[in-house]
Amino acid sequence: MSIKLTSKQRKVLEFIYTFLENSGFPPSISDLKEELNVSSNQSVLNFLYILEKKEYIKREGGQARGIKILPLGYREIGKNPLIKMAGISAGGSYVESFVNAFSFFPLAEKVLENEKINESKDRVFVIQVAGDSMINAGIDDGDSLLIKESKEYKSGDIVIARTDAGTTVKRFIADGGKRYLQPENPAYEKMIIIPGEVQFQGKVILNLSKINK
Amino acid sequence: MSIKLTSKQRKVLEFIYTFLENSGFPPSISDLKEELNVSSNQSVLNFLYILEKKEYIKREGGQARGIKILPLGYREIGKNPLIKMAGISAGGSYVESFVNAFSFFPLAEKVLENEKINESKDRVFVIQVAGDSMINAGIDDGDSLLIKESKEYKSGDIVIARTDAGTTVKRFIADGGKRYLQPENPAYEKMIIIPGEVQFQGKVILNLSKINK
DNA sequence: CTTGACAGTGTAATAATGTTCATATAATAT
DNA sequence: ATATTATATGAACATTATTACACTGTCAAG
Repeated sequence: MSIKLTSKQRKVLEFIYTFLENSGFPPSISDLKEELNVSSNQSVLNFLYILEKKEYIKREGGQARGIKILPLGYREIGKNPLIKMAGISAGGSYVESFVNAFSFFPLAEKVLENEKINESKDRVFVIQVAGDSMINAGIDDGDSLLIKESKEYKSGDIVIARTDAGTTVKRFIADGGKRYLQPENPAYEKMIIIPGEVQFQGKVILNLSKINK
Repeated sequence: MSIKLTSKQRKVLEFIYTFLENSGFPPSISDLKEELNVSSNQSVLNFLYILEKKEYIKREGGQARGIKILPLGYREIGKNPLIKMAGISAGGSYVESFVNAFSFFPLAEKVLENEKINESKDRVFVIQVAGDSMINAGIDDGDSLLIKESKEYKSGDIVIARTDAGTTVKRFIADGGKRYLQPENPAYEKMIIIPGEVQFQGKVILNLSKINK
């Protein structure tokens, strides 16, 4: 048996990778069956058997979704192993998607100097926004924001705030004794901050989506 | 509801991470049940429900092992998202374990200068050895080796070779027209290289396990 | 002293997932 | 020509995993 992959076998490997990237866990036999447009489990098992024998993947028998991509597998399809990425809703719903740090770090590097970020000292991360509650601040649905954790938050800062209702990006307003989370879209209402019930995760220092355009 | 975690809740989160690290896929309810020493699925579901509500994880309902750790979750337990690591058998069996690149790169950094490795140009990676076929070359069971991909392999190089029988670490010997993979343990026999049936993955440039001692 | 959050038990139903066996066809290599 | 490899099909079966429901107990805060 050749140790090289046929194009179909590679396609299977690539799908496992893609599924893993999108889901955070490997595909089941059924997932693969559907993707490959075959009607029998055995067809899928054949491919998995071959991929395992050739050391592109490793299966954990009997366990649901028990597939790992091995280093050889990652190399074969020219991908890096996965790390995931933060995503939050500007509208207030939950953290949804992920970050691929490999795609993130190269991007950030160019930018870190300008923003005077000390990589080893400052904690920065990227989130992806879902929702339109900040459109008037130039933050659209799907934008990626570079976030920095901070010790103090000043009135006017655009912040990532975590509340019982979810994590959200809003402008922080301190008006005398009152503190608000203020959307930048007239269709949304501001939220009064109840002490102890809101945690600031960091402040927005850059809209990466706007930079890349 | 507070958005902080109790120690037990954190323990669950940590186990999900650990499981993911060891397996490459998330734990099932049963896996968690066993770990937490509870006898009811509902106990586990309670924890998952809370962790999801607090945005440390996200569940994909109805799907086996449908758990993702969210960025907040990683931060809570002070871990990085996972990437995995190569491991191979010196005795000839398959690639088994993984590399955590976060633990690998800091280690390698100290070493790369000495070895004159050009990080952006050279492809290097780490493997973990299983087996004793190279003990007389100072490579023991469990050692981590720094490997570099190369264009040419000279007789005498200790190489990572992939064959139909598996991936293995051996000394490469070219003796006239004959080519061998030579173990460094009299208990093992040398292997004749059949052209086209062996791929060199790289050569051993350092035994990291010996350096750290 | 009641409410709510937290932690737990147990059973049963249902859905999702993986394994095995028995066959088949076309392409490729020897 | 013949054997092997790669790609399929389909059904039966076994196992793993998730969900739902009904209850119990502890503990801290108001």
